[in-house]
Amino acid sequence: MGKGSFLGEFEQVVLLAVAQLGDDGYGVSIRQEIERRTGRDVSIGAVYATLSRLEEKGMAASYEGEAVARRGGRARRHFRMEPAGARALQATRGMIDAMWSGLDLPGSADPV
Amino acid sequence: MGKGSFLGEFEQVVLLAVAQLGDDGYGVSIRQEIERRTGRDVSIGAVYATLSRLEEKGMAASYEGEAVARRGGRARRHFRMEPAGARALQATRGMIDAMWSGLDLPGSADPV
DNA sequence: CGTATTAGTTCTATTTTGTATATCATTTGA
DNA sequence: TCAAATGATATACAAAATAGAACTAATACG
Repeated sequence: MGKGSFLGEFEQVVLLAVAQLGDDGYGVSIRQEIERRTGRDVSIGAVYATLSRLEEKGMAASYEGEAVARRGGRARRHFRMEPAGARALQATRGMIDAMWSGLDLPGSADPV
Repeated sequence: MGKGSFLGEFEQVVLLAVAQLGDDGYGVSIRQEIERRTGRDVSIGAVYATLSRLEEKGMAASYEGEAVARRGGRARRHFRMEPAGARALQATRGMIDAMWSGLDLPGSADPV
């Protein structure tokens, strides 16, 4: 087995944000969700590039939303997670967990 | 805050193997540990390249071991994890956990 | 109207990570 | 002394991550 089914670090983060947002995920809200949860600030370009890659790989799908009646409220490109995405997230998590298993780092609260 | 303190997917895996192996980590054993724990087969070149990058960033350090009396038993280059590496591992894990928090994927056993 | 403003997306360019394979080095067994 | 074995480096390239500018589509407002 090569890498294949696993996700890169940022792919994981973006796809998790998509999953968390359900129907409310689109470029801007996805970026906000990541910043809110992790405190990490991400560029909007990075988010879209990653979303495209996830879509190419069949882990996410996008569909056009409708324009909202607000200044600048153009149609949004919404994203949802596909089954393959959910599988990849779990595979990635399991793989990392296997590497952590039994390790306790000095100063760490909860050894796995 | 940008990415800065977080680790890439494979960097994480390699550094965790280094941590797990303690004094017994060197190129070949690190590769084996990863394969054993994850079932994923990794090329030796990928392992060394990643170890070098981790060392450059101060997350791991290497030192020369002694040659062992066995055919081909040349001196090994051992690796150990540095404090910055431990911090990066925990930061990365915490960040991913924050993204998972509250999510339960269909067919998943244990929602976080 | 028409143009300034805003929300949202796409494009472009570059750096960093991830990866495989081939080559080099060192040691011992025959 | 050279073949075999273990270990490390070198080389080259592909994929992922990232920033920021440019572009698009919508409305507010004079």
